[in-house]
Amino acid sequence: MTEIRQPSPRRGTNLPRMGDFNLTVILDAIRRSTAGLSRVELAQIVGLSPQTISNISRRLLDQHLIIEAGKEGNGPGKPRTILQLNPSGMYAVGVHLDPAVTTFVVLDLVGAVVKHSRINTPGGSDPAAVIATIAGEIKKLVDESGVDASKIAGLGVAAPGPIDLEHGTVVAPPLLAGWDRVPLRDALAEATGLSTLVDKDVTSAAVAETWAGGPSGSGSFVFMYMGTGIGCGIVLNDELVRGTSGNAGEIGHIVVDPDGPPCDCGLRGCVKSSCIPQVLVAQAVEAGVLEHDDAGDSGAASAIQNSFAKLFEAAEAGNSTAAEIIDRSAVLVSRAVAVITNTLDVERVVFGGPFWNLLSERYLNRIPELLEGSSAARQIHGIEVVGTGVGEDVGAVGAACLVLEHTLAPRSQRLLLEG
Amino acid sequence: MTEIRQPSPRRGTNLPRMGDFNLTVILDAIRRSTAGLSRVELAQIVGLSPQTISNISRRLLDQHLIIEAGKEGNGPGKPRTILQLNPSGMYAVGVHLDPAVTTFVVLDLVGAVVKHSRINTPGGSDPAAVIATIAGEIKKLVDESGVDASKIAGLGVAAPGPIDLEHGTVVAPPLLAGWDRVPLRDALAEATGLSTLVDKDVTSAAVAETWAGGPSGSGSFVFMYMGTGIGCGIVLNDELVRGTSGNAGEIGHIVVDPDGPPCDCGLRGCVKSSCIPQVLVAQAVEAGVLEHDDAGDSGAASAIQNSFAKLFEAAEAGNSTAAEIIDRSAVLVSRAVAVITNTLDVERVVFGGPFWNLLSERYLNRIPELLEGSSAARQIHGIEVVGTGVGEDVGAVGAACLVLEHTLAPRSQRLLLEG
DNA sequence: GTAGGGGAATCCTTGACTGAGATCCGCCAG
DNA sequence: CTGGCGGATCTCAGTCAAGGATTCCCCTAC
Repeated sequence: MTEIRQPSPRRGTNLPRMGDFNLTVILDAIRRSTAGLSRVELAQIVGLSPQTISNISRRLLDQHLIIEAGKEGNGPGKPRTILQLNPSGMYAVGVHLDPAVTTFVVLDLVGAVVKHSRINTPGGSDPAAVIATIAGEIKKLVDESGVDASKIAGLGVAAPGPIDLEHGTVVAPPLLAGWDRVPLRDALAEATGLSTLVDKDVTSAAVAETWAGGPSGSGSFVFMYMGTGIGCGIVLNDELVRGTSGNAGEIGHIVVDPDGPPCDCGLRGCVKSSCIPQVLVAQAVEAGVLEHDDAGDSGAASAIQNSFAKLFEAAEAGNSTAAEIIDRSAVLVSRAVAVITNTLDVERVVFGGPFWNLLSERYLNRIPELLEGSSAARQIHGIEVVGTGVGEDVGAVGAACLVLEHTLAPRSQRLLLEG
Repeated sequence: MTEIRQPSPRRGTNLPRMGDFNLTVILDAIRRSTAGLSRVELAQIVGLSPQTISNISRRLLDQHLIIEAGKEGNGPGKPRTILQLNPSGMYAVGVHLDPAVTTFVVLDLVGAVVKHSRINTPGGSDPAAVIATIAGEIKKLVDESGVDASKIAGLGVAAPGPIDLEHGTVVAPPLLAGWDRVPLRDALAEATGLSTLVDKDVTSAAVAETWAGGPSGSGSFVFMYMGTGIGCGIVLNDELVRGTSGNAGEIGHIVVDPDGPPCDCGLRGCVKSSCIPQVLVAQAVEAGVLEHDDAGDSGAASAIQNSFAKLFEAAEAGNSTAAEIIDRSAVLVSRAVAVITNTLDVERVVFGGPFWNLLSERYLNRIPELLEGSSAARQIHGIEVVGTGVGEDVGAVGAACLVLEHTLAPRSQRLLLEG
């Protein structure tokens, strides 16, 4: 399709934008430091003058986003006052809308989970009812958490793709019948009264890493989301890559095994058809490692999870066939990762997602070496491979982080004037 | 390899940066308009006040980067004075260092070629001698072009990858013996006295598209460089993606044909082993479409080019086997493109490079449809597929555009304070 | 001549930068 | 134990520079 798209012109910037941006830069520096920073250290790090740091610090203190947390003086002279994030300065609500379970979290400013809950995603094909249920659960969660409602910056929703970022809709997700182009963002915003953001689950996970993942969440990296499917979130130079419509990170049809099983796309050995949990479980059943009990049927998410866990137990117990299936999947996944890292030349790959706990040990043993071997830039720099520190609620945590990121992260977009 | 990389902290911004940035924004808006813009139009487009536009216009006029080009008044009132780029306001020199030929261009501010020349890349394994030859050729070219030396902003060099952007070196290019980690940037800067930038050839081509490619060079797109190999340049939201070390765009080992020939990476049917010109020519020879004359031997670049052209002549003349080989390569290339566009969710794919002239008709007939079918976001937006307007010198033109882009493009990086 | 739009001069606001002063603490001598 | 000294941190005024708002002048069409 060759449609005409009028170029969205570059916008200028002005003083207030600059001030706001510098504020977020300083907040970001404090956030990324483990134990807080003094004003002098901040001046060195962000390159602004000490006075500017002082002024902005005051604004941040007034907004209760940071606090003065003691002093640190080892030498002579006035000790430095340490500035730290005030965890209770702001909160965000996150919802991970998954076909099987819907997870809710309330996050504080440092990215810690204040309260979380989980419900089975209501079935049926009536999105309006589901949205009402979700809104009710959010209200309940916020009430129980005891958080001051005025300090809640907003609501983030992580949904399975594809989505339409501009309109805040989910577009025909495979496992949610009747959800074609439901205006999820606007409906939830109205039902909860919170300003709402919708994004893809894998994108949200990557944002969780930048916000709550520590040092591995900075710079340029790819977040490999190991869930029911495999997707990735992309962060380049500390800024998220969402794509034109918010659908970046669709890697399910990268061919990783020329000898693999046929895929619905017409090729063979795609990621989607050769290394997602459902396929590995099926392989295990066929090889006789797992019973053909509840695993093979409709493929309910929890059943897959159970069978997948059993596969790893078998491998742990010494079943070499099970180990082989898993290790082979590591090889395949590493090939997909290599395609992405070679295309984008990132410095790090972060693994995470609901199934990562099971995979981590074996994958981290094998993938770094495999990746090194197929990296186009291996003569210039290595590629760090790590597992995320954010736990299994990464989808919902990431959803809440969408709000924090949108409100407080130093995005260069923030500098530009709006249309 | 899991190395520790200290996070490069976010920097703040200040007033002078802001002023410079707004200047580049305005210049960019004028550049992207086909027939120039008035101050009032500029104010609407970039969002700044008319007075700021006026002030910045004055600065640009003082620097002779823009000129007032007549008036336009159809209704009542004072007619608008049209501001246009002054082509002779700035120049840049570009060199495309290819294993076979080295191309030189002098570019003016609008991206038009003022003067160009071409030499066979000196053989032998003495980079110093080659660099001296190049520097001499640059000097000659600049002299002959009659351009005021003080108006030359710098020298851009497009080199085959991999490169080390930080050090400005080329790292072991496959076809340039003895060129391991040669400090190309510094050597040429010293030899010519010009401030010098080095980048990958495919990246340069993408920059050429943003600077001289018209409307198809804006927004987010992937530039598919069809040369001796196939690589891509990536532009997201009007900013180039270079990657950590400048090596983004290595897509040679994306598997596009599970039934394809084995590749040195251990898989089968990679881009590199199934759809580059050399492979298509070999297929044609095997199928009896082409003679096994000079094509099959050492694979000299010019020989490949000749044979490749003959293949297209045959197809044009009605040889169905030749047409099949070419059309099949379009299918394979479209698969690689689909992997990239699904990963990055861009709005456009731009094809170009030395072999594009031959490919364009058949590829443009087939690839849009193929891509549409395998696009993950096809329900949200289509993907524009176009050929570049920049001609066969795209490597050298892009190299020169590297300088213009670095000097004049509104990169958000420009706003941030330096370390 | 009048109306209406474009462009420039002037003043204002705001943000960061510069230099001087106040604050705080450890150290050392009496 | 106490008070002065020194060093580093932080803050207070003043300056600079950029964009914003208002006003005025100029130009053209009717």
